[in-house]
Amino acid sequence: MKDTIESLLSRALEQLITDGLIETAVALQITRTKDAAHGDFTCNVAMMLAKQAGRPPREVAQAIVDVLPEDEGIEKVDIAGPGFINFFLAQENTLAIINDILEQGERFGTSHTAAGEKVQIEFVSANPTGPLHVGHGRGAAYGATVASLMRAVGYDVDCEYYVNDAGRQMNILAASVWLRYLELNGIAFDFPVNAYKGDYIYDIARGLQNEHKDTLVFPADEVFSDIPADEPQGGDKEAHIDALIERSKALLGENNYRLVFNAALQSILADIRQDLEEFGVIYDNWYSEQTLADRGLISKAIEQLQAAGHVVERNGALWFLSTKFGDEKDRVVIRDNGQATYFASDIAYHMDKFERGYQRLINIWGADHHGYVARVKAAIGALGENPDNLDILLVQFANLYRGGERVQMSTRSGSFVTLRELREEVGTDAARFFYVMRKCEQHMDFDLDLAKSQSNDNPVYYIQYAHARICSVMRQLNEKQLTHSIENGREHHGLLTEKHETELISKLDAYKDTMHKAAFNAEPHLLVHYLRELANLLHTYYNAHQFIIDDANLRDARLNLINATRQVLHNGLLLLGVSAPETM
RNA sequence: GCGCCCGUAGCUCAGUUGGAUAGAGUGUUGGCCUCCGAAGCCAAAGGUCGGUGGUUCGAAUCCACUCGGGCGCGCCA
Repeated sequence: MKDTIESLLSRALEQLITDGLIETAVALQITRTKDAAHGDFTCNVAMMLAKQAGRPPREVAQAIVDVLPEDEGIEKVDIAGPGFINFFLAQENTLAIINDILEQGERFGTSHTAAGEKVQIEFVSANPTGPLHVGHGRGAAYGATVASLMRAVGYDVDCEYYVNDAGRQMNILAASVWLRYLELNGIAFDFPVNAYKGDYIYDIARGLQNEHKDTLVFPADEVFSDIPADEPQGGDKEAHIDALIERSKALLGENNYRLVFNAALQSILADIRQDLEEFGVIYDNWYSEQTLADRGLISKAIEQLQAAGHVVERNGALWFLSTKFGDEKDRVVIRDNGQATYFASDIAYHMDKFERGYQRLINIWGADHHGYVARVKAAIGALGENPDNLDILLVQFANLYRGGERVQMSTRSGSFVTLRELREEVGTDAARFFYVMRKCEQHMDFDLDLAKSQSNDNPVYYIQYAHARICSVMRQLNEKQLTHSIENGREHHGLLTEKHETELISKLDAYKDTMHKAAFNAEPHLLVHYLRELANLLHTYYNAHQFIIDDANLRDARLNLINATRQVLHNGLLLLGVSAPETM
C-alpha cells in the first residue's frame, strides 16, 4: 500500500514539475501515522518542497492533492497541520490483513528479504571458569533473540560460543580444583585468595576424588615449599597463584595436570551448555580457542599480516601496526617471552570465521570491551577483509538490585547470582523477556525482587494474558455449543467498524514492518513494545465488546479478528523465546 | 587527560535517517465484574526532554560548548 501511495505521489510531483511549480522532486518519506485521526499513512513532502516552490507548505500540499491520481484503495486524502498529506485507506484494503494472518499462520511476518545471506552471531563466550551469572544472561537473551529475528527475515544464521580454554585463568581454575581436592584428602593449608572459591570447585574436586581416589595427592610441604607468600601473608597474590600453577604442573606431571584441567573445563562447559539450553539458547557451534593454536592458525594469521607488511619487531616483541587501520595505538601480538597475546588468538579466530564462508559477522560483547573494537576491525582490514562486514554490538551490563541495594558481583569470590538461580526463581519466559525489553546500549537496572515477584508488574504476563484470553474465548465458544466459521467471518469483515476494531486491524498491519525493523537493526525491544501495544488494544477491545454474540456474521468476523491477533501475539512471543500459553 | 555509551514524568524506560499536542509501564487518586478470565479496562494528576548557544518552515532528535553518571585506555584475558 505504501508503494501505491509512493507511485501516486511521484506522478503528482512530475505533473507539478511539468506545470513549473517546482523544479525537482525530492525523496518521498511515507510513514505510518501515530494517530488514527491522521489517517493510515502520511507524507511530509509538501513541507520539504515549500522553500523551492516559494509558497507556504499547505498551498503546496493542496497543489499536490489537486493533481493526485485517483486510486480505489484510498478513500480520502487530507491536508493537515503545517502541511502533512494524510491518506485514509479504504476499509476493504485494511481488512485484507486479517485473511493474510489467518492463511499464513506461523509464517506470517517472515520473509526472504535477506536472501539467505550467511551470518554468524557470536555471543556470551564467557570464560569457562564458573557458572554463568545474571550479567551473562542479557547477552544470551539478546543474542538468541537477534538470531531468531534475523532467521525470520531470511538470513542463514549460525550461533557460536567462543570457548576461552587457553589462558591463564584456566590454569588458575585447574589449580583451584586441585587444591580443593587436596583439602578433601585431608591436606590443610590456607586457600589462595586469588583462586576460584565457588562451591562448584568443590563439586569438581569431589568428582576427581571419586574417580581417582588419592592418586593425585601430594603432602602440603611438597606443594607449598618455596612458594612466594600470598597476599594475607604480605606477599603478591598473583605471584603466589602463578607459582602454585607451576608447582601443580611439576608435581602432577603433564598427563595428570591435563586430567585435572580437563575435568574442570568439561564440567563447567557442560554446565554452561545445559544452562543455556534450558534458557532456550541453542548454539550451532562451540569453538575452542585452544584449537586455534593446535591448528597453527595463530602463526598463520601473524605470518599473513607480516607478509602484508603490517607487523614489526620492537623491544623483542612483535607488534601489529593497527594504527594504519584506524586504531589509536599499535598492539602486541607476540610478547617478548615468545607467547602470543589473546589479541593474536582473536585475529586468527576472526580470520577463520571469514574462511568458513560467513558473509557477515556479528559479535555481541559486554560494553566494557568497547576499547577492543577498533583493534579487531583493524586486524580484519589488514587481512584484506571489509571491516564493515563485522558488526560489534555492545551490551551494557545489568546492574542488579536486591532489596533496593546494588548487588556487587565477582566470579572469583563466588558471591554472584547465577543465571540458573534467576531462571529457577523468575522462569525462563520472564527472564528472556526482561532482558530484551531495553535496547542493548541502555544501562539496565535489574530488580531481582521485582523479577522474582511473579506479580503483574512483570510485563510479560500482560502479553501472555492477552493470548490466553483469546484462547479462553474459543474454549467458551465450544462450551456454548457454538462454532466459528472462518469462511463466514471472512465474508463479513466489513462489519468490523468499531473504533476498537479498526485500531486493532491497523496495529496488526504494522507487525511485519516492526518485526523487520527489529531484525535489521538488531533491536528486539521494538518487538517487545509492539507486542505490548497489541496486547493493550486486545484487552481494550475485549472490555468494550462481546465476541460470543447471537449475530453469527458479526461473531465470526470478530472471532477472525481476535484469532488473527492471537496468531501475531504467538508469532512475536516465539521470536522472543517466550511461550504463548493457552491458559495461565 | 583521551575515547566510547548514557542523561526524557516520583521510579523504570520508549521515541533520535529532524515532523503534528513528547509517549508507555509502574507508583498516586477516583471509577468499572447479574457481562467471553479484574494478571484486565476507563479517567485524573505528573515534563525547563541535564544546561547554554547554533543550524531551519520545524529540534528530545543534527552541530558546538558545558554539567552529571557508567565504562575503557597493559608485552592481562
